[in-house]
Amino acid sequence: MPELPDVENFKQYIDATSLHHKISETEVHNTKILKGISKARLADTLNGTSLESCRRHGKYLLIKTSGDVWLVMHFGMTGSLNYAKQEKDLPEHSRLILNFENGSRLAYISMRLFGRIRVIGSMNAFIRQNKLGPDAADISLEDFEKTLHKSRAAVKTALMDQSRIAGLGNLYTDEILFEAHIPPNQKSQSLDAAQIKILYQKMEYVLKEATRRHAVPKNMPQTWLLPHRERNGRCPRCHNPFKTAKINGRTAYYCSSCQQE
DNA sequence: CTAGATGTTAAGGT
DNA sequence: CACCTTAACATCTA
Repeated sequence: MPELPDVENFKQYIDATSLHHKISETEVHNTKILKGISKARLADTLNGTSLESCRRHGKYLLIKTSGDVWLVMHFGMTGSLNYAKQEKDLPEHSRLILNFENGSRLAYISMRLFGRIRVIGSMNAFIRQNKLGPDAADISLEDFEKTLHKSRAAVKTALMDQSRIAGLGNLYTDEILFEAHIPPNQKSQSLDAAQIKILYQKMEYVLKEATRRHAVPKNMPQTWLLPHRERNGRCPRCHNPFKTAKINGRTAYYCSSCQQE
């Protein structure tokens, strides 16, 4: 799941459910998800504090605690959150559970254990240290153009490079390029100003609409690529079968007739 | 049964 | 240095 629209939904979910409850107990069911902190230290850090506010940068969720540190979550390829008021059954693969004093709890779920949780002191330092570029939902057209023209790689590769632009992954770059009628393997540098502008506008549109639709690919408009992004899927515009290509180590889906240089 | 899956990181090569 | 490919991670599903 977790590209920018998914993580933005997680942010809204935390805001709606989990702020300002005192944490009574922190459970870690698999320490593989912890980065740079032990189970015991994490519990020490969180117990007795509460989550106060929540921000997102790229695919990272950063939650400020009353203990004046940030709890940082990354969701890997399969990750989500689940909040429940009562003693409900924990979802499969719950790896971190924050139990709140009021009886509710927040579970961090990571099936494949690719997600990571850490504690940091400063959000800006974290972004710097991890070399994250500006957030895709926040970058200016000028910076967008600059960063794409600096890259000699394919435009899909440049868009997915978290140090250039943070938040786009394999699925949404496919969608954005489809909407912009640009083939994924076109060189980023070769895009002219008009194409860059269209790409930028499509990026804004796709991210906003996908977030609004809760980041479920199958629930995106039927005119989009995503609901048809599967083997034997066909372009909703021209009905040609989608092509695939390995770009940046990932499978790109695109329409060779609608997306041409 | 096998291959591939929304992500990141490391290693090695051009 | 910029970029590419491959592999690894752990688990599930088509």
